[in-house]
Amino acid sequence: MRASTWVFCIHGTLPLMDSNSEPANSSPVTRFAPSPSGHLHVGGARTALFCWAFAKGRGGKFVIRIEDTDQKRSSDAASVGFLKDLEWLGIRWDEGPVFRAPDGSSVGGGEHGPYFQSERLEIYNHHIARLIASGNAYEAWDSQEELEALRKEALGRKEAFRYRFRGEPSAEDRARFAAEGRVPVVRFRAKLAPVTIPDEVLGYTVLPEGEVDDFVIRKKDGFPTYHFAVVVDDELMRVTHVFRAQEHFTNTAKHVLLQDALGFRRPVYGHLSIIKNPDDSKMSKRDKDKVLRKAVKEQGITAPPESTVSVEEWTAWTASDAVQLSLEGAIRLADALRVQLPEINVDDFRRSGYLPEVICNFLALNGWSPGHDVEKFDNEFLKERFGLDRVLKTPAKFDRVKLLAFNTDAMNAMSHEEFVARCRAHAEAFRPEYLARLTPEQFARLMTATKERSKTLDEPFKSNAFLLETNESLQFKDDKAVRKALGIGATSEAGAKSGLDHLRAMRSILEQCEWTHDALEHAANAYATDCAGGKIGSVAQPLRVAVSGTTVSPPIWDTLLLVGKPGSLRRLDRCIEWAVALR
RNA sequence: GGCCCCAUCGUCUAGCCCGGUCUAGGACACAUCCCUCUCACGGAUGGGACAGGGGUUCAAAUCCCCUUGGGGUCACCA
Repeated sequence: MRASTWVFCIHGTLPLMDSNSEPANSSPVTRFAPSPSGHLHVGGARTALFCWAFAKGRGGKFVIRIEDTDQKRSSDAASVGFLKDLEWLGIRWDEGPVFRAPDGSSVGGGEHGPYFQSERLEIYNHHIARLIASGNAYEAWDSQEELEALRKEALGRKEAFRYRFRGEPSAEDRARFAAEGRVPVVRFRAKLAPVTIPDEVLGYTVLPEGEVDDFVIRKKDGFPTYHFAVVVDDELMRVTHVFRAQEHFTNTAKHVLLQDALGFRRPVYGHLSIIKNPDDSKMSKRDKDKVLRKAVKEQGITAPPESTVSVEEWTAWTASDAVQLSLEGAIRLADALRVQLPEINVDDFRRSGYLPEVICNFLALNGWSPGHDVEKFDNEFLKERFGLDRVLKTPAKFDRVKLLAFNTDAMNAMSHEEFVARCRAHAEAFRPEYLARLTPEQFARLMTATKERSKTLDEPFKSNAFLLETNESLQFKDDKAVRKALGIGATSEAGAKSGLDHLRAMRSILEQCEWTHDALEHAANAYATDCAGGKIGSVAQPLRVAVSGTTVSPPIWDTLLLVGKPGSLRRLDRCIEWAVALR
């Protein structure tokens, strides 16, 4: 009878609804079940990695399911953008949304779909009907206001609010609800008994009787709540092991109760600790906004800087802390404000030039370790060794400095060919301007000049922005180090040549010099021996300032080759001019 | 606040389950030195932790209890 009030109806019996028709399978099935998102958070990445490693190391399957039962959250095309991040990390799924990988192969699919919960409503309704029929669930008509009042009352008694069955509505009530256009939710009638939360990481713990209330399993809009959908889908998708964030630990009691009422099997649970920021706060997407808000405040900025974000976006953003800037806008604003956005999502780290294998390695080390002081390993190793018995219960702080060190080691271990290939791929994706500006010879030179000092794939580009400047647009940085190199403002010892003097002298030497690494080095060394007391540094540094604008660049001979002879001479002239005007 | 979970160098962690082999090991970071045309890389050396208090025991980082601190949860979010 109440079925008539349902928003969604059952159309026959789906084969998927038979859950116990298959013999127990010994190989495990794990799943990663995020809500829709365009970006994969590092915490989520670690959960996915562990799920993947556990299943794949035991001949099982790894499933991805999209938990999009909240209609308020957008579910546009970008909703599964995070899939590309998973694929990039080397985490591939056996079942789930279909995804075309860059290499042309296809990931996903499977016979237990659909893998979007929003497409599974009739399945959920079928099982909700079973629960109602067996007396394990009921419709509840309370309005938000009524619930709020109840909650306040409980708060007044200093108690946590627990919803309990409030009796069948009378005929008059029912008529009034209908007149008001009220739509009921469905609540689960929680068994009044202690509930054991099974957890292979934290250990089994008993929740006292009454802790679990009659929670909602179907919302007013006809969508199931997370608790209900997750239990049904884990059963139907044959999930044997559930590894998820620790915030779900207490929720597990609800899931266990639901499984019992539904006659479902119980997967093995393992709750993973959260990953925190160095300052102990929870790592979140908001962290980027926080950095920007702080910078805006500190710099006293009251209007959006040119070509960063629109006035509308700016106004909305400054008006409320709850509003977050678009990723693109945030990046442009950070550039304008000269602040570094913290990397939070997997694609942030990708953009910064981190290696996917290093991210996986490092992520795995946050909350798990293979023991025996081993800490460098790949996903194959993880797959072989990963087990719940060595998962840590304590939350880890995400240490970007150590991540960088790991990345540096991996970069150093690369062959030159691999380094070039991966840097090129990185540039194609994130630094196209370098590819456009540099000739193949220059690019090759940049690679040899930067390989041993690069900590990330982005470093050859990020650290050498002077290559993008024209000979006329290059700005010389006026700071202490530059002044020291050129001898500006310093009282030099009697007879000693300043950096500027060396620059003038080198100008004519370089003009005569063959533009090769060896010839340049010989010419400069000869000059340094004669005129700089053999100190090549006092010649190289002024040259570096002249061609790169700062005191930091790749080895000076490589830098000169990179800039080229005409360019170098022109930059020298401009630098001399600039320095003379400064003193 | 109720309920639940957790606790080793600054950080990630090994050791803890099965007490002695731990004057607690590794890695990152830090400090000093070496290398050096800048920045890096690299090499050497060094400081640095069992949250506190009670037990149990011949013996406790390891087992038990309390305190303190941290986290999670208490939604028609997931």
